[in-house]
Amino acid sequence: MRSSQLFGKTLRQAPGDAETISHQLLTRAGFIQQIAAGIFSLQPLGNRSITKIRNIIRDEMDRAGGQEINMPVVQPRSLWEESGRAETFVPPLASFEDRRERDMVIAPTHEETATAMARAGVTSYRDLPFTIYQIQTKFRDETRPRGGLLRVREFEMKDAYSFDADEEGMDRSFQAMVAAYKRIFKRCGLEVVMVEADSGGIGGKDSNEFVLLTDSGEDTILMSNESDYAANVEKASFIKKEFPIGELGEVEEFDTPGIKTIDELAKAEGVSKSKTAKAVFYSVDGEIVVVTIRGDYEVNETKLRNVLGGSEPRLATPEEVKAAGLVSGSASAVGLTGMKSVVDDSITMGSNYLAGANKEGFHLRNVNIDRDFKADILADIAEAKKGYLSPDGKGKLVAKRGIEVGHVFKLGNVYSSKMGADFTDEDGEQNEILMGCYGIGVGRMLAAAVESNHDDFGMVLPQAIAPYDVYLAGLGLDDADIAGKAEQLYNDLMDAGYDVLFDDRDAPPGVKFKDADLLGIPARVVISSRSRQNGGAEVKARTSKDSEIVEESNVVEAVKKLLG
RNA sequence: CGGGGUGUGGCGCAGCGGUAGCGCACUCGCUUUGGGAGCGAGGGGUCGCAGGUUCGAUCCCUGCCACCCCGACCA
Repeated sequence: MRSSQLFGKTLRQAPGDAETISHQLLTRAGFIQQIAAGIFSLQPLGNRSITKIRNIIRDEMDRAGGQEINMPVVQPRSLWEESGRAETFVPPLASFEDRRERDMVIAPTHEETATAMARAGVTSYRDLPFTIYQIQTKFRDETRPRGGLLRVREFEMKDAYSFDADEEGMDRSFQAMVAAYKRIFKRCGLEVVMVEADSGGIGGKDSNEFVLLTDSGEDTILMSNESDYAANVEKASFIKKEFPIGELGEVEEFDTPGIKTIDELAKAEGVSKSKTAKAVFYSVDGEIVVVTIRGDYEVNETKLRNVLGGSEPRLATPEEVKAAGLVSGSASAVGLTGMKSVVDDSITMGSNYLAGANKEGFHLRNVNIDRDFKADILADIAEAKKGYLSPDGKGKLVAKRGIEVGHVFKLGNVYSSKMGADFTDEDGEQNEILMGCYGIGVGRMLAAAVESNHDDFGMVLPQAIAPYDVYLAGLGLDDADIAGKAEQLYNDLMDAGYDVLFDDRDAPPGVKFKDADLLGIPARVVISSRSRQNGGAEVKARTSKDSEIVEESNVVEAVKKLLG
């Protein structure tokens, strides 16, 4: 491609509303153009990068035995009523009425459609297993798109769905996808780690996220410093401190004027926060739930949601707390009736806690679970933090930031049971198909790649996803001699199989160098009268400061050495 | 959805009760050619939209819309 013919101009300054570095650079470099909040067009350069990513994904999906299909973006709402997600997926699900007044949705993901496909196409265990995938547009009406391509409303996703007859098969299909994902990210030149994750609105038991670690990421990842344990903070567990359980003391009330917080209470009594039982009140489906956790830990609301069966907990407002007859600052589960009690298992790892007396200005000593208050649900609902012990017993947790670029789920029968996707097994019995689903955000991958690969001058793209391999800058092309040599190099490099962007514009050298850097093309070749005086052309990697002079006939060889 | 901010040529910004300006970009000419060139001459904007106040509104008032950021939520 010749720069003189390339559509899209580079910008010296990024639009004022682009704050994220990838948003700024992708816009300045002419990769993307914003149309509305969270809605973007890809210009030629951006589209080339995306195409390269897409091709790598497709290649690896096929290699892992996936079969490419295509499912509709617009679907009847009834399909979503079958799965129950018409109600639960509400905020991101965009819908409209067609001219016959039928309710339609714009697909934010395709579990329902994929299940419908399997339901129609599978009758026997002989039809299983198989994995289908597509690379296609999704629309999610996010309440808050942000960061350029990082969180958008319309986006391209590779989504795959596996169908198996039994657990072992499902695990095998899952592992095949995990392996494919690892190859995909590696081939794209991205350092992506797999972490345990919460499955959120998709459902199912196990799920893993693929996260590109970068400080600008919006997810927090906790990793062991001694093992390969890694999990999203939403999911991460840890080994809680245990204290010997002595003889249970008598509950006694004592005066605590003005004490409202666990910190104040522990300080006033001269004990560690782990000797206190903290009560937190949540509003869940209109009911107040009391959550008790040891004072040295915090509640993880995602874990809480999961133990509550998926209902969304929200911290109760002061008014709700008051209306329930609770005394904030001196509250506990002791003596409370008529409300659900959730207790973190840390409470069982100690005894004789200080807790609220449910009376203004008073607390209790020697409060113990079971004897003094009950737990309707006893589970791990504590938030892991850096410095805590890794759950595998090896090392401590460290915190990192990352961008989720892929997510894999073991769905099991979540969709097949609701939607009646069955098959007949060897014994003639009807069974539900076991599913997995696997997503990669294609555009987000590009944005994430830029977030983690840039410098003060622009993007530094891995070759696999750069729009071009080589930036060929001809300087002083009004000299027919130079122009001829530049054309020659252009052709030689293309003949060698490289994607070449030939900067043939009538522009000063500085402009060409700046653009080469901004675009992040991995190799740069310069041909000019000066380079020729020095013995040929200059070859330079985007990542290096220095260039190398090579004879014109050796340029392809030198580029090969640089890029492979 | 709560809080905050911003809307003025393609991009970045200034301006201000009297119908708009700067830098970059763009067009033409000449000169230039190793890190976003110089000089000269040009083109391009119903100042987000709608009402209101005023002799007169880009500017003041009201409403709306859009976009960005923080939070809530979310692959």
